[in-house]
Amino acid sequence: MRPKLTLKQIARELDVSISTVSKALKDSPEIGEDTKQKIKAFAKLYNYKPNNIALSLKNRKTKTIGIIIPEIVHYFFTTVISGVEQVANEKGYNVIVCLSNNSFDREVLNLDLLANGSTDGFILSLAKETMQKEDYHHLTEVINQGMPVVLFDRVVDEVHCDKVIIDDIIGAKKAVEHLIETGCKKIGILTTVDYVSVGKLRTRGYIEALEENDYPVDEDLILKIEDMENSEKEIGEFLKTRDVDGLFAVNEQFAVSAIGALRRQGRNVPEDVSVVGFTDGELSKNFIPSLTTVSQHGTRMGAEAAHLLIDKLERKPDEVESYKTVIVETSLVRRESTKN
Amino acid sequence: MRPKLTLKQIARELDVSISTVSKALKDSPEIGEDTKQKIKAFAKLYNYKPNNIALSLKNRKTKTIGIIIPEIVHYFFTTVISGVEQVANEKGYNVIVCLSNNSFDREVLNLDLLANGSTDGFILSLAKETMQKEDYHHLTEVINQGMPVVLFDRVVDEVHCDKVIIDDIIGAKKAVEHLIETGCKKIGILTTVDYVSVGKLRTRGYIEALEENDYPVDEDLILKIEDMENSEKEIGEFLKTRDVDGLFAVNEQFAVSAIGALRRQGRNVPEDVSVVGFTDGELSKNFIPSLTTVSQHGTRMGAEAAHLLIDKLERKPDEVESYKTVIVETSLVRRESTKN
DNA sequence: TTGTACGCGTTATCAT
DNA sequence: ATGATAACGCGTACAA
Repeated sequence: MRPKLTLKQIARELDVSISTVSKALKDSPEIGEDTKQKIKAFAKLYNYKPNNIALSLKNRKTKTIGIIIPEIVHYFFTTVISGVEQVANEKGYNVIVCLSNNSFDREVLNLDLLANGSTDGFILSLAKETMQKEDYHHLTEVINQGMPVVLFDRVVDEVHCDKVIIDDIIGAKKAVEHLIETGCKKIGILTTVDYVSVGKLRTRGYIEALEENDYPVDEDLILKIEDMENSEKEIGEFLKTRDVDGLFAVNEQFAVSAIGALRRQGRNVPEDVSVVGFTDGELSKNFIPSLTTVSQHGTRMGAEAAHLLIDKLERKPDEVESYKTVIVETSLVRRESTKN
Repeated sequence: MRPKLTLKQIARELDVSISTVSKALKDSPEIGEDTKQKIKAFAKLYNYKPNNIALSLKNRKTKTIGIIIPEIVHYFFTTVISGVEQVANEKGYNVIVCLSNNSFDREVLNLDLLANGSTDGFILSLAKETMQKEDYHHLTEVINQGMPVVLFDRVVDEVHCDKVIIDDIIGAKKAVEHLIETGCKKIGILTTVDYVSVGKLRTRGYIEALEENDYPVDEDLILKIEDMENSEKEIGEFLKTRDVDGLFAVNEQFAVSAIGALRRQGRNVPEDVSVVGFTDGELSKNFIPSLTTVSQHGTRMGAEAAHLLIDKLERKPDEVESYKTVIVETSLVRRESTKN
């Protein structure tokens, strides 16, 4: 076992000073050609690589980006990570991923941890619990210390920073309009409780689309699901007594649960009921029937977030402070779960 | 904007020396009670947190674990990450995730990068390209420098380190035996080309199960898929001319593709053909029919890997070197895609 | 009880 | 052309 090589060791080995080695490796003109060659050869031979930690300490930047997300076993978030990673790598940044598990405490913990020197900035989607508590002091604090933060997907007005969101309302409208265009008359929605901002917005889009098309808004066709664990059962119960011919689900999970329930009740998709989901994941693509969905373009969101963050990081601190909100467009992907 | 607080600033502010502050904050008995209180109060007020980078440099350890995986948009890998993260956090470790995108170069790049001070050790699953090239010098080098590495899932004998794998052969046998028990007579397999070790092993399990039950092994019922992009088409073609009543797919994707193809050909699952998959993901659970699969317990694998790594990290370097291979048991999850 | 000095690995500035 | 020194932020052995 041969431990990592440092400048000091090279210097001792070659009987020169540390700074000579440093300069030689950086091809400084100050150093004589012959010693330069000698040092370079030695370094290459023993595969010298500068220590990132020492560089970070010296430069006061780490060239790494911290991502904190509520959960990782979730298609959408993985696509976002993937997008961030791509851009980050291009620009020479590293990515640290931490999970909040939707817990406020873990979000604070991870943020604090990474904020103490480990990262130059954050890309973050709020934990569910954080949004319930409406406590964002950990974020404002980090921002106050001069670390750039980019919020995505689950964002909140109270935190002043760059944001990347999708046009939830417009996306939802696209979905519902598609149902209307393909002939649905009674359109229901499977959504989440209102404190989940995306649920709320998508519900708003649903209502707006109905209103704009002179469809009545029937509260009885709106199911707000609190408990993800029991969503399947709840959806089954709901559908049993609802005579809908169109259904908009605010996520993939709800959509497939609905299709399963409908089928068990002898109703066919899309013949009897058309279903549109939100989030375009593996499930949507491979389900039978494959799901018509509003695609969120997570990769693009991640890429946007990374760009925003890196822009901030590489801008001089004295430049004017301003926060952008980038809206990534959704698009409707038509598949088999709706007619036509 | 108030920049991060350092010991130096506290010292200056309170007109004491840096080390006094340091000691006071660590509750050292050397420091007088009153100054200690004063310093602590100040630190708490302005929310002092020590800089991790400086600590890493000093202690020559980072308390972070690097995970390098081939892709993140993949249910299995996310469960592994989740498992690693849980254990790591319990033990006070951080997790950095990097992606190789199945590229050898990116794997080497990320490994080198993280190896230079950013992490104390690695948990890694080999990129497909790396296994094709059979070039593992980057790993052996890192190991030689004294950094512990734990390989999981896609492992290889050539690299000497701890490993976490599943009993692919036994898992595959469980799947095939289940098909046999439920009355299947002609059992096919949808697998990958042999250089993907898991594909190879699962194929072996399939063959062993058949042989042990005195079923003939018919090469014509074995489909080795190279190109994941076109797997759907390939599987359709294959099934068109194969009169099987049981099918073992080495992953979720192949399983659902097969079911889709069968259905299009007018064959029902499980009435005409029973299908068993491998890897228990969202798709398996939610598909209709839901998939009988061999569950890989990714979370447990991640947890095991993290334990192995942290054990190595916290052991004294002079202790005997030995490498363990932990085999995480698979289990068959019976659902609707097989009979009974 | 408090402060000084040193080292972690690196680079930049200033001497020689 | 080469080397010594300081600094990044922290902890600690040792000196005062």
